[in-house]
Amino acid sequence: MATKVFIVDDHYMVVEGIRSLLQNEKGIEWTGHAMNAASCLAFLQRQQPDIILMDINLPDKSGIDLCREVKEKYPSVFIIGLSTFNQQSFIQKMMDSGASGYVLKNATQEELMEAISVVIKGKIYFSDEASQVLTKADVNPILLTRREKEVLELIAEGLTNNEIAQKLFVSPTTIDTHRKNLLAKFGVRNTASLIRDATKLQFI
Amino acid sequence: MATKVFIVDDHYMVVEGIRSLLQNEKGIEWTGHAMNAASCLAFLQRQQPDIILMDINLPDKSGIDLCREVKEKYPSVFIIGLSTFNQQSFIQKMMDSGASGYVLKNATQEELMEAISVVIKGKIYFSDEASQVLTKADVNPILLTRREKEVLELIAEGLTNNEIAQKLFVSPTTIDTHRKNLLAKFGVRNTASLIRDATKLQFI
DNA sequence: CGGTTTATCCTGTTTTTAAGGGATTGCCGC
DNA sequence: GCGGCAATCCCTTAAAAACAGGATAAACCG
Repeated sequence: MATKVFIVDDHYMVVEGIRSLLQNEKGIEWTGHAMNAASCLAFLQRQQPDIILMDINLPDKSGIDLCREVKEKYPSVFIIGLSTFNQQSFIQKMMDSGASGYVLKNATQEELMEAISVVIKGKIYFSDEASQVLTKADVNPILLTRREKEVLELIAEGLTNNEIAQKLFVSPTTIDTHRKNLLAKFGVRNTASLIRDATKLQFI
Repeated sequence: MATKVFIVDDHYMVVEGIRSLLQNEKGIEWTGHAMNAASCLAFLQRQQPDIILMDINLPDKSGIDLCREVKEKYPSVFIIGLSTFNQQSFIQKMMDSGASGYVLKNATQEELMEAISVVIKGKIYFSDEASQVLTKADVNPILLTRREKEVLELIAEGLTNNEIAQKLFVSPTTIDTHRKNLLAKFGVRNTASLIRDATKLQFI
């Protein structure tokens, strides 16, 4: 029985590229594509593919959220993340949300086919580059607590410690401590480079 | 005579997508593709296509730089920018570097064909979305002076006013004024949101 | 030429952060 | 039950940045 594959990606050229890569494969049945999260969910109500290739950047919702939602409603559908970015936190979040694999958009036909065949067996697949990124990331991961992330975002919004404290119903000194810890975790000296690094590492 | 088209993009799936979109078009001759700037330049030494579809994000060099270089050496080759981002400054820089058009990767086959046929005549083509972005950007452009950009980058590096002043051989109060002007131009209250907005708008 | 922009510099005051030092509570896993 | 971590809170001092309201010389441009 052929493996039913569905694509969610807002870039027409990528959809065409994948279709062209898969069209001559015998074990693959192309069931269609969606350009956004909403039409993906609508499609799933009618029929479920075996595998969804899912972009991380969608116009209406992040692929990470869509991934979680799909896995909740249809646990038997396997999801392979698809992205141009080989960014540690993205890959990690995608896997945390229930994805079974991750492939970069510069993958070859062979890699894509291998990913599909591995994932359909219930195993996990990483593209070489993605796993390189992950292992590199493990050497020096910046792990923030929920509260720290919250504070970090409010700092980026331009709020002062006092304003953040009011918003979160805590003392300004608490925010000061969180700030202190954020600077330490990122290994920077001040807010400017904190925000810059946090942005580059996709925390904001 | 068929229009010779060449692609520069490091994402295999996108290359495949474009190839598949163009392969049945009679007026188009696919002359090949490159995954990076270096092999693009190597190809051009042997033969010149009529049109290059060029990604903005390449592994070894930015598409903007490659665009400039190609136009210097081979002025008769038309270049169409290709990107997932519809980011004002990217589009602007690409056009400033000699590109004749700009197409987003979610373009349809029709759009792509229209872009090629318009550009080959020596005219300029913008995809609908790209031109929307440009006109929107014109309403509220943030124009920084050379000095302001310089200071902005040093702020993002985490330097204090005094350190920046030393580095640029000016008074700390001068840096303070530049900072004041940067905050005003971005319409923000402090460094944190300055860096955040500057990053989002690709100034850093 | 004359206006505009750019870059430079100044004197203040007030607010906000950074950097040190601690302390307490509650929760989780071993 | 104990160690570790997360989250909370406090103090002090010095540095840095924001805010206000200026001025001047040079370069750029129509």
